[in-house]
Amino acid sequence: MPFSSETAARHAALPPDSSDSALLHGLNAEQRAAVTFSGGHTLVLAGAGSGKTRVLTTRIAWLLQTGQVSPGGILAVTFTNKAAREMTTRLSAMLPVAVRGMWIGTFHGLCNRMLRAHATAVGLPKQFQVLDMQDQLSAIKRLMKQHSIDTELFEPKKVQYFISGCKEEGMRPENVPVHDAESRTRVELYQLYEQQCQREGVVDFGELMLRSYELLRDHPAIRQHYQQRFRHILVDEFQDTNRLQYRWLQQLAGEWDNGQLHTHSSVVAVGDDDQSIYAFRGARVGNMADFVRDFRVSQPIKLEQNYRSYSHILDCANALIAHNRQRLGKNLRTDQGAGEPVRISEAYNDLAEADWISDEIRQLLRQDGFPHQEIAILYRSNAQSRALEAALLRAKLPYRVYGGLRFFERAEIKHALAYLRLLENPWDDTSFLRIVNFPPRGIGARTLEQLQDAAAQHQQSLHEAVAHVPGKAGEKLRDFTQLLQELRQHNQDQPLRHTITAVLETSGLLDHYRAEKDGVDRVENLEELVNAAESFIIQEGFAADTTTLPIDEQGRPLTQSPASQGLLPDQPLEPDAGNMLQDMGMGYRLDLETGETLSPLAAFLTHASLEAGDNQTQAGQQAIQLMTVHASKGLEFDAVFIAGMEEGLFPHYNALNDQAGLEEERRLMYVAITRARKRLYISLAQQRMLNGQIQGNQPSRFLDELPEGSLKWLTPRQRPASAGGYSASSSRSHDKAHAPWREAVQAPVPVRKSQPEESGGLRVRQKVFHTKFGEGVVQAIEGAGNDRKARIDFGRHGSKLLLLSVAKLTPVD
DNA sequence: TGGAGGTAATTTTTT
DNA sequence: ATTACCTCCA
Repeated sequence: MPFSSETAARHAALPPDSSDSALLHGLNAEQRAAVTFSGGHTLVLAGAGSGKTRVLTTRIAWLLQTGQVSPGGILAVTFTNKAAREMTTRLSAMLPVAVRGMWIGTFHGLCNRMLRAHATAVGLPKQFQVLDMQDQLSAIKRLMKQHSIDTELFEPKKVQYFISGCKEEGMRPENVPVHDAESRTRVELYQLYEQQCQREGVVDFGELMLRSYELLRDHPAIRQHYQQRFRHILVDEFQDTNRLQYRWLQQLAGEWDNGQLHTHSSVVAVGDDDQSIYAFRGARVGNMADFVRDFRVSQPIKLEQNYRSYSHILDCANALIAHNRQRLGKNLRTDQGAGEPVRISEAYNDLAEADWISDEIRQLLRQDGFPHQEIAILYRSNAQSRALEAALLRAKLPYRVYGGLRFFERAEIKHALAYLRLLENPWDDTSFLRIVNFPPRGIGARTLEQLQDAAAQHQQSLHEAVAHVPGKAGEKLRDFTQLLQELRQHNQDQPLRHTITAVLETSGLLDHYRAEKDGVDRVENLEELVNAAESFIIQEGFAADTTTLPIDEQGRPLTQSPASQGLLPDQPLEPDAGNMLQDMGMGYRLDLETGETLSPLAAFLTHASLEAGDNQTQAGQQAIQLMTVHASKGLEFDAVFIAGMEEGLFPHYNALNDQAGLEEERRLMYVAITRARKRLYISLAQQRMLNGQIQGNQPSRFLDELPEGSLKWLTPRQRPASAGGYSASSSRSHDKAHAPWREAVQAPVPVRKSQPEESGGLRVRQKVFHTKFGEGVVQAIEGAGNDRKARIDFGRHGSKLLLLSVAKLTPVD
């Protein structure tokens, strides 16, 4: 009955005259084109600072406002929870009505949601749990141990990487090509791992994606249900999608026949190939070109107007990125003035560099009145933060470093979660092993070996196998399972807050940390866990438990199987508070097929895996922001410092060899530059401490790719490395006398010169030939006299430290 | 069982 | 320089 009004609704609300909507005010022509695009699919090439998020959210609001789609017909995919949250927040600020029924989330979050709804169809238990990377690794280690696989030959980390890689390529074990004994073992491991996960009722991140893809691929009815439901699909950061994610989108977009897409839906992919910096973890920029071809995009929309930076900064970005060959092509422009030129400073070493930065920051704060949190220091690798932090500390400047452990990754939190998981799912052996002896209860390695043997022998989970362990050891194990059993029983249908509190107390976790001398923080974190659970419950609408009836995504009773449902009719949206809260949820509550609701605990545990929490809550607002360039993507600051502009650091050694790697480094630099609104500073050091060794570095080639007219060198400019044979000594001694590093408080650095010219014919980055290892590239030279060594990367043979007085090396070229 | 001491590795990272 | 991880011993 309710389904017939749908067509009427869509015809009634005609795409109106685009000019009269308040939503479109203040948008430029390109943005407007992207927002109001209709008729098929398009790719939006959104340059840095071009208002991408605004376009995405405005488009959704526009589609809804003009009645082209009901909330249930929207699917918006992002990569990070942060981005998804931002989209949701902005959208609800834009729309007078609640955003109920829309699917906005990360790829993995949405896959999770889909798998929950079709748990039976994909062969997963309803309360399946999600492994994060830590869990996955320990599961793999356990598996390898059980099968006595040499962890020297097969490093667990690499096995993990291999398995994740396979899944990202959409390959099950049977699809992975086998060449030799080694690859066969790896595939067998993959297979065993899958069996183990299935047995334990857990899935890893890759599995969420892959299984969700297979669900769509193998179940036409379900696939078509979603195809009909999601009339408008929007994808953020499209340049970061991997192969599997692309195929997942293809399944949702419509039916494919001979490479031809048949669909009524519209896909808008938004991305920037120049900001593709995640190839190393499987991102395929090529998906952009594929999208244009497969989805018949006639004319990608380019957002080239930048609203962020002054033009000197933008000129640098444009000039730099123009050196890349693999580009779709795009040039940012701005209406803002030229601004200050980009300042570049070369220091004697990393400590002097850090001091220079903190001096400049002091000026920015005092003279220019920049707020602390509007100043960022970006670097290529985390190791660089040490010297910077030390300098800021000395200068008494408050700072905040991004990228430490996140809340749900902290050991004490993982321990507490492991208890909770075992309440929900006793077969979860990873969690079992994590806490069986934590806090210590006298269950040692010996006992656990016995237990694991028994489990293997009886084909049982650890908690079942406890029954087979004899003697005192067995009793201790049974005490442990007894403890869990009691917790489980006493907390049946209790509010989550109670359950967690009970677990923390009864398990002895709290007591354990209370007794520890440095346990205060951990106790606080555990208490915070209770709060986190509480706000999750409210957010997801578990608190206002209005219904346990099977309902669909829009809150209506579910009377038909999903397959038979079409797009649901528009429904007046009541903007009451209770619904608003539910609207924000990720739909943890129901199984579409059975109508069963997921327990709040199981939902919370999934949430904990899927969203590891903020990188850091501390430090307040008044702090300088320190982070890697990768972490800075998507952010912007009034003033940005890019530290360590040296060959080998930025671009990084490991990328110097191949063109693709170098281009990714260049894109990384492009991202760094485009973070800055008003001021940009770039610094480099002639020497720096790296891995406990002092290393000499040359200025980065990227410096030569910036336009002179937009730069202001604060220290004498070195002759470009590419011009060959630069005179190190003259400019360096000069530099020494003028650079502001002089007051650096530091032990005099024993300058072991490792200049290219003086290394017995060997230089960093030089190609050499070794009789045994073949061709390699010199990465670093260290030591002196007979002890002189070179670290050389031999590619397939790995990186070796060779004694130059012994090694038979021939320079190549 | 747990602490001490030795060894090897150290780009970037979200879900 | 730092740190994670592992072996060995009390």
